[in-house]
Amino acid sequence: MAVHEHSTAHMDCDNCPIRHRAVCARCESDELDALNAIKYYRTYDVGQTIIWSGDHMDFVASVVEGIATLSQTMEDGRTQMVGLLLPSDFVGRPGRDHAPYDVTATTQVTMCCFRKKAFEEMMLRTPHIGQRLLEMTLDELDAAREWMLLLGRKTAREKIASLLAIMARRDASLKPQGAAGQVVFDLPLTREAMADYLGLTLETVSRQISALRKSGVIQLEGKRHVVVPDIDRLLNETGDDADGGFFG
Amino acid sequence: MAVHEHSTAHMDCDNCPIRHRAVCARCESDELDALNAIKYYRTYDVGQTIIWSGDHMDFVASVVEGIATLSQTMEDGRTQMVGLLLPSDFVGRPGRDHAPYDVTATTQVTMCCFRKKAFEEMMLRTPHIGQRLLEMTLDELDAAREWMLLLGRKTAREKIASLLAIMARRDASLKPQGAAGQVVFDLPLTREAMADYLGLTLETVSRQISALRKSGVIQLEGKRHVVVPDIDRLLNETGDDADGGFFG
DNA sequence: CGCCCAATTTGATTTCGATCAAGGTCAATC
DNA sequence: GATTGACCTTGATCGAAATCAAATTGGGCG
Repeated sequence: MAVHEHSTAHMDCDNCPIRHRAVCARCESDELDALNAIKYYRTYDVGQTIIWSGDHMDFVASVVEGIATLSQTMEDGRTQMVGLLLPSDFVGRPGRDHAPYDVTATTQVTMCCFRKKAFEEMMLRTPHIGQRLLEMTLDELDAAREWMLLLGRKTAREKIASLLAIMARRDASLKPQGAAGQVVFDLPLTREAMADYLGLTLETVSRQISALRKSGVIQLEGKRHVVVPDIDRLLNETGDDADGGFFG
Repeated sequence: MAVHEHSTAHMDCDNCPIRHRAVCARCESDELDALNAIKYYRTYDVGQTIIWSGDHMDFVASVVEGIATLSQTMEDGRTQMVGLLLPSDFVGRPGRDHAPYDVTATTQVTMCCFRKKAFEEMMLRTPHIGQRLLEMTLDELDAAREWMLLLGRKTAREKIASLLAIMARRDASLKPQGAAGQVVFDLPLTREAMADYLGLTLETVSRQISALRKSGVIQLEGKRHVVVPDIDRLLNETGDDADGGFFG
């Protein structure tokens, strides 16, 4: 029975890293049952704010489907995106009860939520979960630092190319691509959201995308559908080390 | 005897968060002995590179004394600082064996190092350590995100004011200050290092510091010694929310 | 279908910070 | 006490991105 419950539970939350990777993977069904008992799902519409900065947060959550952003806004309205949440990413911090950032749904988003108190108790009993969370947090920190290099030192063109490369990489790992070196994907962000990601204005984003199109590095179909005929040409525009093994 | 050993060990590594906060605080001397058995100290001179990006790393470490920086450099030499390590900060990542960033000593630095393999085994046996590390990593992630807002959206003047406020805050928490609202400290960074922190050139850093001096927000004695006569005036220049409780 | 509105593109101009180029300061060393 | 060299300041100019201001596109809806 334990095995059967296990595989059922597996289906309904495929992307939840807490259960799926740290617990499920080891088939420890007691833990799984405990997690199932304290979790619930919520869905948010495009553009909906999931959490306001400063809000009391009594849950932690994991993105099951869709894309959400973390962002910070200054009094005068300047905003900077500081996190991009993709399926399997985790939000919320055990041991802190007010949200430090706005969390907004960029597409329709489904979250797998755990009541914070119960989750914290769970963590104490189950070292796997804490370890998995540490690993994920360290990955996020590495990503944040890469992002800092982009914000502080890259040109507008390099910023755009880097963002496109990130999107391309993500999608390339999901679906096998056609011709060698070709990658096709849809931008999940508006020009304004891209600007907030990159520390630019939306006009500059638009101009640089046009420039990359004109120089043949990318092709656009509509506003959001991107064809990258030769991924290496795009990578050459990012300013990053040429011989990265991302698409190798 | 256990008590005596405890307090001795306490003395020689006051700032090590792993032992001091996570283990020592609970007076669990078995754990303490185990940590003592796998640790060693190293000292680095001003300007010395502690770790090169890409190096094999067989240790993790904690800063005992001094200031070190994490930074990333692009092929053409553009450099962005991505971390500032102060006493009690941790470097290195369990489960990864190549360093992702350059680590450089900005002042003379003493590190308390633990052999990575032994440290990892220790973590498995001692949940406190992993929990403490998670907490520290989450704090670093928050700091990185604050820093992203600075890099992406603040003006040069706001960037300088923010950096000065960070330094002032750090020093104000160490020593009690004289007149109400007055803070005095020494800059531990060269103009170039400040520029790398802020995503500016050193000339812009110099000009903006001069501008803050001319407008009376700060006073300089020599190049590095800073007097902030009214901390609120400095905070008003940072662009951050006015009513932060840092110095309250 | 045609209207509407948000998203995007494009153009003209300005501005902030980068770049290039001298000087200045100060502590260490001969 | 002159010389050196690292660090810092200041000035002049340039240029990339911001800002201000219209168009244009295209999907959704009455």
